[in-house]
Amino acid sequence: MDAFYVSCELKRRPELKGQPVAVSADPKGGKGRGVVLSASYEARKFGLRSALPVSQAYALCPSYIWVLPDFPFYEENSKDVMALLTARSPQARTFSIDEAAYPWEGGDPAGAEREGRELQKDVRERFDLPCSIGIGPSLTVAKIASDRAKPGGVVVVPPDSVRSFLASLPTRAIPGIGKVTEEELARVGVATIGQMAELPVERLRKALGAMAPGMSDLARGVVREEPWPDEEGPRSMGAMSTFDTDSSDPKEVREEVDRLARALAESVQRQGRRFRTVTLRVRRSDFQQLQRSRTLPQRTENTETLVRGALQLLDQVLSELAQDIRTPPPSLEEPPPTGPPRSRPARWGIRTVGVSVADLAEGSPSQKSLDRFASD
DNA sequence: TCTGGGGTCCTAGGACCC
DNA sequence: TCTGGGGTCCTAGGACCC
Repeated sequence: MDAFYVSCELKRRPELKGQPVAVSADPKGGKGRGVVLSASYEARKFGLRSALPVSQAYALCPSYIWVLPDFPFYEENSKDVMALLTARSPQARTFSIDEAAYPWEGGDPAGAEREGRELQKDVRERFDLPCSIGIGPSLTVAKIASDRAKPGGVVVVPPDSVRSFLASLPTRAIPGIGKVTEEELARVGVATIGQMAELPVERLRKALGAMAPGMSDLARGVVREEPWPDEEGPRSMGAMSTFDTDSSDPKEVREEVDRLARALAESVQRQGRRFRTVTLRVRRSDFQQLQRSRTLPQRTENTETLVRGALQLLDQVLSELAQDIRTPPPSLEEPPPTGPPRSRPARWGIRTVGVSVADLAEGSPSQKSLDRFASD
């Protein structure tokens, strides 16, 4: 989907069409905290894009129209579009809220393009939403093609054109290659996918690790057989939140973790799932992230187990943060303590806390009967 | 210049087992 | 007194995606 969140908003606020609109946090005159989630193509002309801090968005375009996100609404729209795809193929799969695919059985590229245009028109007419379509011999090629098709296009890459289609693109165009890996590749002289195709796999391994063989094949246009993904439930679920101002108050942080853990337990239960691993994440003011996790002997869906687990992990992290205070960096001269310090001013600050659960499985009927058994 | 909230997958080390 | 080679599981961190 193209600029998906913004496109959903424009559906219900058509008067904003053609304007620089972004779904984002409140920029608060340049002092807001948070990022742009989705920017209209008009807003992109000013440099707005997703993940851009709102303070910078405001600096680039003070008059941009911001709309707070409404995820349930985007979820509804996503499901509508998905239903359309499923009607075309039972093998249709979603990969995120704004991406989906179904298998292309190969054959005539011109016919594929016609089918793509038809689908695109269908989505626009029924749901008033723009999308781009990529068609190719593997999911990865199709995804890269759809990126090149944006906005509003259809790009078909026949199997025998994969290598030439990719050759001139930057390595970053491959999903899975981000800023860091792009730099690693640049260090061995690889900037484009064409250059990647020229390098022996063993030299690529240094920059790409386990990804090297797959990426090398892709770059050389070798299409691997890949099993069509199964429909599976999520592997983990979580909830996180960022304080309006960084907190160094253990009580405030504990309350937030407690709240998140309860909300998470509820959504895990709503989905009929059970978990075995609890993870607590803390982002410090300096953006360094700490993560502590614990695996339980058995899966459970119990709220109190999740809450207790998260709070214990938090206590661990808090005491580690306190340790950091007691052993300060080779410091500026510390004023000698005069008398017993009543409350030592905290030197740490917490920006974000998050709780998540993993090792998920469906709550099995047999387990439920065991529970009943146990409570008898 | 300042960086949200939801996820997936990979790496590396250590405990533990045979 | 010094100890191989194989495996699994758990934990922490990090890159990446939308």
